[in-house]
Amino acid sequence: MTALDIGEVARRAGVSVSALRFYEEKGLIASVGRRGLRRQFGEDVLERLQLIAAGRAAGFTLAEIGRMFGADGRVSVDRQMLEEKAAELDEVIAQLDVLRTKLRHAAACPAPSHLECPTFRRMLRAASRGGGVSRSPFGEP
Amino acid sequence: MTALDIGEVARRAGVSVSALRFYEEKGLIASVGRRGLRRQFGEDVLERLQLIAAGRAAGFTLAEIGRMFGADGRVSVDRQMLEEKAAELDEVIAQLDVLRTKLRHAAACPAPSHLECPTFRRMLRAASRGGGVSRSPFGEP
DNA sequence: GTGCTACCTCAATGCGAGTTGAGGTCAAGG
DNA sequence: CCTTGACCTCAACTCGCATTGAGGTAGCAC
Repeated sequence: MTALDIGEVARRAGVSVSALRFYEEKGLIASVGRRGLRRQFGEDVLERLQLIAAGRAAGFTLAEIGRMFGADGRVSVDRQMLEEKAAELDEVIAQLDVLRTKLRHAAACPAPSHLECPTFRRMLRAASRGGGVSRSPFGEP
Repeated sequence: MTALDIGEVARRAGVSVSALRFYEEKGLIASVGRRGLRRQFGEDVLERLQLIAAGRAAGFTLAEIGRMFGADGRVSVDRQMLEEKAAELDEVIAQLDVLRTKLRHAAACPAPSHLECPTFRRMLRAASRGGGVSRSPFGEP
């Protein structure tokens, strides 16, 4: 397995070196060892970083993301918990899908001002009721 | 025009009183004056707060949202900006779908490591077809 | 062996988005 | 009159997520 220096991982994943060390410290990723002082990462860390980015963009905290999968690549043994997380993810995805649709509507809306557009107004009402996506769907830390 | 106490605005908008003061300080909302010490808000602030909530749900920062309101208080949401956010959501949703697939599989699969499981690999490929995302799906770091 | 560069640790700092707490003001009601 | 409750200011604090800086090291190129 090709081992990657932290800088290489950073470059390939579009994540800063300091963020990678931070993620390792938090147990979200793991190096496969050291070469001298230098951490060496397996290529699989790149996929993991994509998942972390996705989770973050969806409003999950790093702690929550960390609870979905351990740093070692093996997911927790608690299958029921995993299924629960997946179900929560279903909900988040559905919410984001709705939001996306509405954004796209608003972007395409021909009304001179968004506030005059019924679609836009509906979206505002929905956003302020549902509370929004960034409200964490997971339990507290 | 009916003037609202901050507590009333908070109750009606589902936003905390402290957040309202914070938003005022940041120039995202404005009171119409004071009655004694008390800020008085016009009812139009409620619409404004809906807009703020929607923006937050879509991943805009308060500063970005502030920039959407012109200096005169006029709302000018850039349609291109909305389309860009929608496109970002496309990517986020696709990646979350991958994450969900991973979790669900891990919950169901008896294989010791899911990298060894051909079923899983097939699912992953199907879920992530269309190209990988290597950067943060949201804007500038 | 000297330099260069990319790495290392650890502590401090910054930012976004608020919340909390101390101490104060006002209007209404008992 | 006195209390209660809703508001006020201002500063400090929290939390998540990193970045920055100081001081140190490994390995390669010359």
